[in-house]
Amino acid sequence: MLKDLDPLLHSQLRLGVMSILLSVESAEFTFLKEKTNASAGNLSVQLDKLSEAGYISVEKSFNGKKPLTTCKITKKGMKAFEEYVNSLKDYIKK
Amino acid sequence: MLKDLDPLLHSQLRLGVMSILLSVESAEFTFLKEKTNASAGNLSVQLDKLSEAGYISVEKSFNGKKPLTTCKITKKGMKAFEEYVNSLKDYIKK
DNA sequence: TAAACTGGTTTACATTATAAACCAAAATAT
DNA sequence: ATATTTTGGTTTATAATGTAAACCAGTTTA
Repeated sequence: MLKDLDPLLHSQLRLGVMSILLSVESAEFTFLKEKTNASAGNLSVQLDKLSEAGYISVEKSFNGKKPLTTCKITKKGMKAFEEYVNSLKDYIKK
Repeated sequence: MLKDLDPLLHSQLRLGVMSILLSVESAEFTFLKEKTNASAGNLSVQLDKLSEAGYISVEKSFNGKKPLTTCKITKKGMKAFEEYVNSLKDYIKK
């Protein structure tokens, strides 16, 4: 029987963000925006959701005088991602 | 840059249906319902969408006197599935 | 000092998913 | 015979989700 796919990760933008965060130490809002090609509004909303789920941590600081939002994946996020990929494999293996 | 994921396939239920249809000659509505654990209503709607996209063909006939809905994946559906999997790999590879 | 840009957030709307209600015919129970 | 339930779905209403547009505070540029 096919396993359920974590609905928080089964979203193109959120999955993209998680995928990027897995490959870097941390990423700034603008970097994620550029890489994912998302609008700022959409990215902001989806980062909140990932953050509330505890899949990423979001730190707000300042770069000189400009606001700076920095994101990192958490242990919980990594685990959820791995589980998602595992479940997904049942769907996409030929 | 991450590729877009075909929104028609990026849905748990529709992806599940396609996955199943890839592994069988054809499948009846009730079989798909059982395998995917979906409600009949939801399955009906999603089969329509896949059918309208030309990803599956749906044939309505009778099994004796009972209605019988039989689904098959199409060439177009197979190709779309392959492309989806390819795009997805960029997201889920470590 | 006004205009435009940066780095976002909030809010309203469109799309999507899902469940509940429904339907026709058939099988079963009364 | 005739209710009652079951089968095999479809239609419709609502809930959840995604996304874009509007907005905001502060900064730089003209």
